[in-house]
Amino acid sequence: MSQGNRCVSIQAEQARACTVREALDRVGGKWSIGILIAASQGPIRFTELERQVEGISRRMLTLTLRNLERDGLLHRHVHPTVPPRVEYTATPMARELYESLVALTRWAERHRAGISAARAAYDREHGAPVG
Amino acid sequence: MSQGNRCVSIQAEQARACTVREALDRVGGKWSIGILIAASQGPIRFTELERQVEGISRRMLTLTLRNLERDGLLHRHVHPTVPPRVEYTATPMARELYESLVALTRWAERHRAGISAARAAYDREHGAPVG
DNA sequence: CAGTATCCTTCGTGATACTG
DNA sequence: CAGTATCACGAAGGATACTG
Repeated sequence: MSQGNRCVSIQAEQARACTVREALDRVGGKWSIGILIAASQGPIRFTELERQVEGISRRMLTLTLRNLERDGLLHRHVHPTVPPRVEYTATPMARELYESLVALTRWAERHRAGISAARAAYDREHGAPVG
Repeated sequence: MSQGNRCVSIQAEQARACTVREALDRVGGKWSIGILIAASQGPIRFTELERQVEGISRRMLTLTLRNLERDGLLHRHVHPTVPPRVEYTATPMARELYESLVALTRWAERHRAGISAARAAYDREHGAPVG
């Protein structure tokens, strides 16, 4: 949810880094991905999200929803009923993003073990956390 | 650089979200991508990184390097000379990650305009920042 | 139901001085 | 050169009471 990546006055290769950051800044928050995935299955209501995205607080759900809506990744539809009924849906842009995230997912799956091993090795050689 | 995504006790679809987060947590920091890309070109020294990754402080460079090394994304080679000479190289695992990030990059390029438009529209309808 | 408003804590980051 | 140590600050995130 951080801003401030304006991508100015950097040379060649770091420009690419900046473009990647642009994309990551849209999903870098602690809850964005979970919400996006839940909303990609079809329209979903506020309270349903609160249940499906485990551990999220009401405040963070609202904030993250607003940001995703602002970036055009979620569409918010308010039914004028009482009690209110609000449904969130992933936009086509968000669905494309999700496709792109699959590549990342596969990377994580491939290297889950390797990373754990690397961490364990590192923590053994240097000071382990709490030790 | 945040931890705390243990991926436990969540149902079906949110498990996928968690896997994505696993990957993103490795590159979610403000500087990780820039460093990774610089180090993917070949061995690079501390001071060179400090120059190439614009705006980074000495402290954050050290911290980010340590984390990337710990996760097995960077290899650190110390030449036993005086003055010291330390070179960082992206591991094969990191190179694969970079490939995966290209999908994200293309998404960002495709939708850069769309996102700006969405933001402008949102800020116009609701309260714009400073207004 | 779908949020706001408020308060509080922790984390990430920056600036800078010091060192093997 | 390649770091470490300290201090400080703002933003991200959490808990929860209140409301149209």
